[in-house]
Amino acid sequence: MKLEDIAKKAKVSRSTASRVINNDRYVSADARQRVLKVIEQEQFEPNPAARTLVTRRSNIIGVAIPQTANVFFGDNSYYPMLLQGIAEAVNKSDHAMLLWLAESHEVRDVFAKRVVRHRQPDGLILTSVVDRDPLFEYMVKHNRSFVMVETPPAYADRVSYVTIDNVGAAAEATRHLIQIGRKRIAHITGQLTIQDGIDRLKGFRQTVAEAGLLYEELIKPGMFAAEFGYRLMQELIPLRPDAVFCGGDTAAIGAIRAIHEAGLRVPDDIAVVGFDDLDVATKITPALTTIRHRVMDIGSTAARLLIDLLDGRLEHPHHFVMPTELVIRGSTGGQG
Amino acid sequence: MKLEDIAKKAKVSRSTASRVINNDRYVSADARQRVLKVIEQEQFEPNPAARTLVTRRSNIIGVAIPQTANVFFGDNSYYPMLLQGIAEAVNKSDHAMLLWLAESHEVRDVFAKRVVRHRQPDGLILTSVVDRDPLFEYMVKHNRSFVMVETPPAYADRVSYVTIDNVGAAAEATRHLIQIGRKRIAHITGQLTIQDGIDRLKGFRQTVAEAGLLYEELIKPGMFAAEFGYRLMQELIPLRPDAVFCGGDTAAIGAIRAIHEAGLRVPDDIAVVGFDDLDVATKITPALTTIRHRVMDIGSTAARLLIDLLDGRLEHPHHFVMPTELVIRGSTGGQG
DNA sequence: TTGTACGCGTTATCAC
DNA sequence: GTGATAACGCGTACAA
Repeated sequence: MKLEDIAKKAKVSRSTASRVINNDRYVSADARQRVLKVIEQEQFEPNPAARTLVTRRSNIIGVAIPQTANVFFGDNSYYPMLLQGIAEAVNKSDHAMLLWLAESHEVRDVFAKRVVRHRQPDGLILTSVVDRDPLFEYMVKHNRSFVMVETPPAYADRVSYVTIDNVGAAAEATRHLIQIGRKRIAHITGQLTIQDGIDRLKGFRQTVAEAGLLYEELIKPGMFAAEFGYRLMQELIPLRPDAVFCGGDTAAIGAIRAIHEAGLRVPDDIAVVGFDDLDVATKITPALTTIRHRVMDIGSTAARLLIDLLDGRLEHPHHFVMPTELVIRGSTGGQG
Repeated sequence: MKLEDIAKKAKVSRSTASRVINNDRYVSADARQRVLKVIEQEQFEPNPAARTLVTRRSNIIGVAIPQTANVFFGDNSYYPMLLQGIAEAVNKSDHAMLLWLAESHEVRDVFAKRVVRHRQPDGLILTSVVDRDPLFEYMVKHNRSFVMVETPPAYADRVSYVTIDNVGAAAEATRHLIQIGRKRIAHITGQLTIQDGIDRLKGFRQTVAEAGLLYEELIKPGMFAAEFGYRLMQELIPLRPDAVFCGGDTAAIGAIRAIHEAGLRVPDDIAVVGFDDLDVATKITPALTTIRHRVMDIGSTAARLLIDLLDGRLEHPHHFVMPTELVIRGSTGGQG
């Protein structure tokens, strides 16, 4: 069944049938009626390839996730939530989502090449972009449409992105630790090749510095994974911190395990704050004080942004800063 | 840059250029050389839409995940692992993956319609198919290419799928509980609208029946989610079971929580066995005895199967049964 | 308001 | 081996 057949059955030309489908104004009510009826009874859907060929739009947006080990699966629900958010926006605007996942330990170059080569999607949502990321560099250089879900590591002024105020949120978390009277506050950072990690460190450092509590030896460069939290906390314990702010919840979980194994108590001996408010934050004992941000909203905002950009409804570059919120729980002496 | 331009630069006709790209035998070494060189220096990629239009193949496979709440994200890494497996197979055969996620509480009908309407993918991978699933019914009825990652709820003889031996694995888990001397073995089932849940119940029931230990009141219909494990275990405790086999690890986690809250010990008072060997299985205390199956392998096998089916390399219908393994841990008195 | 005719970038089918 | 040329199914400028 093709458009031609629909037109024939509705006794109009193919052009008119096409106009009906594309909501063109210049169609008589009568003709429109007839065409719609035939479309309905034939369950007709236009061939997307033919359509793409002429309109140069596939209505597909791509999502690239370049690092999956320990992040995509494992104890971290960040990407699933992000995808869920993207899916909602994508559905709403009648698009589809093409998903690119890096293989377990694929080098970024190979992954980038694969994503770039396929030219199906109209635009891309980029996640976990690192400094000198080949995929990112390529997209910028070739002027291809994309948005990011974090602050970009470079070219921030000519890239569109959705992010949260990492510096501010980290500062808020740190202030909270200061307010409950902690004096030796450690920081296990997130990945410092990703802007999120860098900004959180910045917010932390500023805040402790202002309070006269900056101790460089209490800052440990880590990653968004439980093992790092665990191992780095073990290194920190001999330095006698009374609080630790972790760049991510999973790292915080690892840190708490290390603290408990050392025979210390949370929060009495060491208070712990995480970041992200993942599901696990409430599943451990004590429940984790953390920074909440709605990952799903970030995803749907990013998708909407990309589509608006593609449709010319929004100017490029465009930035969104999504709100965060400090959630106080047992790990810093709150309830739960 | 289109094929025409490449041909011109290489001083051949468009046909010959096309032949080179599609590895046609009838091209002189000389011509091939020239074309390849131009393609290389121009970084040329054929327009996928044009190609799809004529070949009727998009080299895209779709993945439909109709239930996301409490499953896609949350404490369950099943889908992410599945996607990762699919991605690997899809990459290897130079395809792409289109992901369809249901909205939070979207009814199956709406979701099915959305997935079916878009005709981009050549075939679909269906997950979490329930009895009378509209998407499933549609695919079967309209003879569209798809494979499932569980045993289908119907038409098993004319549907291609990848699954595990749920009956056998559940029997093995149950036998293990019997072997360690348990007499009152309960079962919190998985979702009984999904074949996996039904088959696991079947394996359980057969095994306890053979041992003369079947007590219907100890069988609780549940779902693959922690809340269900928790609540149903609370109902079970007054019935004094000395073991419980849960249809999924997350339910088992909930069950353990209920047991602990009742002041009982695992495994001393009640031994617990899960199913799936999710990440969380080793993250709780005591670590969970469970049935392991490589979800990633299921994903990649399913994708490979679908592509082989589409390419005519395999006959439809085709079934794969992937291996499982009982992993004994602390929750039934093993190590850890 | 409607229809004709052309073009989108490929692959497939022919002759040569 | 190679090169015209006809599809593939649709959108749209232009003419009517």
